[in-house]
Amino acid sequence: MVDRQSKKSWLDAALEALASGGIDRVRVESLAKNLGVTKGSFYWHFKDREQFLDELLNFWAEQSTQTVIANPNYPTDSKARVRAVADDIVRLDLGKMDPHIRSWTQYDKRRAKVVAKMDKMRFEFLRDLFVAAGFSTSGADIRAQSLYRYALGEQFILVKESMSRRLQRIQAQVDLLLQE
Amino acid sequence: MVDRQSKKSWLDAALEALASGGIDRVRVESLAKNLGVTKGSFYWHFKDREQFLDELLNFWAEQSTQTVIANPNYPTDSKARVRAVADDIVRLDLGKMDPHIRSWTQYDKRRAKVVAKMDKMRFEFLRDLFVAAGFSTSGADIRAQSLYRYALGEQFILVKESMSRRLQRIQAQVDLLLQE
DNA sequence: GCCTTTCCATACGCACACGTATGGAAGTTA
DNA sequence: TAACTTCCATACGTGTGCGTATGGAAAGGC
Repeated sequence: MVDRQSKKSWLDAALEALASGGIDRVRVESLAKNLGVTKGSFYWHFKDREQFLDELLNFWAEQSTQTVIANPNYPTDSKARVRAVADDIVRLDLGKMDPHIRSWTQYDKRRAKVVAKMDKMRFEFLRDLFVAAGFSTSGADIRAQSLYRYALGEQFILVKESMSRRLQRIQAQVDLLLQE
Repeated sequence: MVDRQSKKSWLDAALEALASGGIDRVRVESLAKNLGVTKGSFYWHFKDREQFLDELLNFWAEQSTQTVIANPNYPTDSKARVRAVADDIVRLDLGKMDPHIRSWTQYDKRRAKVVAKMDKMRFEFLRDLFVAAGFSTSGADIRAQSLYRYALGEQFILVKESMSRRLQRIQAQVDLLLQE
């Protein structure tokens, strides 16, 4: 009980560090300083940094899954639902952690599998939206892949635009995907 | 006759290291080992690692620019040219370095500007293709942004597919963008 | 009130990597 | 050939970050 809480506080701190500067800023002693403890605590809760990073990745995956898919109140109209999801992707900055996660895990086959699983889940979520919108399996597939790549790419573009413009863009993209 | 190193040989080695494992593997002593020299050479050619990394980023930007835009023999038909470029993006793995570059520079405002400039150049290159294909300024704009995000996202997807499938996908995306 | 468990502090050893100081080899110029 | 430049090796100091060993405080069970 107390155990879990403390573990979680380390993982929360790690996610924050990850978001702010990539995996390279996830350092034991640095996190300890932020938490106001020493690394004595860390090595009581975790075996070593490697195992901690494994838990961090799973922690991110779980949180991510909750956030993306478990959103309750989307429109009932299937096409409007696609638009609402696309809107959320940009506005809620879903995937803001993705650049850091991906740059980190890309060189690590074992960890890449976790991310690949996330890709698969998110894709299937999007694909089902398009299926519900009346597209064939292959048509929904293509469109979901396109939208997912668009959303991923959006996070990596370093030419930053206003939120309204970004929303406008992804809606234009959705318009393209929903027509025909 | 000992191998004399040039700035370029260091930068080449650095690019290779960057591609294989991200900026974290671009280490002075590690590169020296690969080159068969000691870091005495490094610190003769470069002031320090920071300045070296600056040069590396510019080096990448120049090479990248050459590769993407200076390709001579694309089809004359404007729509076929869009398809040929899209094909090259996937097949030549243009942007395979991008994940590493972006994960590295995202936390560094000064360096992010270099990447933002690349984004701008590439986008304008794509936009001009769509303009040439007969789209309005805003229509070409939307389509180029979509295609560029798609191409970027493609590099980060960790669910790997066969080359033929990837080519098929981006062509389907181009079909969407070229219609109407 | 004692003892065990839980949790963290302190202190240390170690490895890696940056940067510097200095000497020296190989080639170049005078 | 002597002086000079170019390029690199060697050796060292330093900082940082991982992991471990050990002691101790706090909390709850007996």
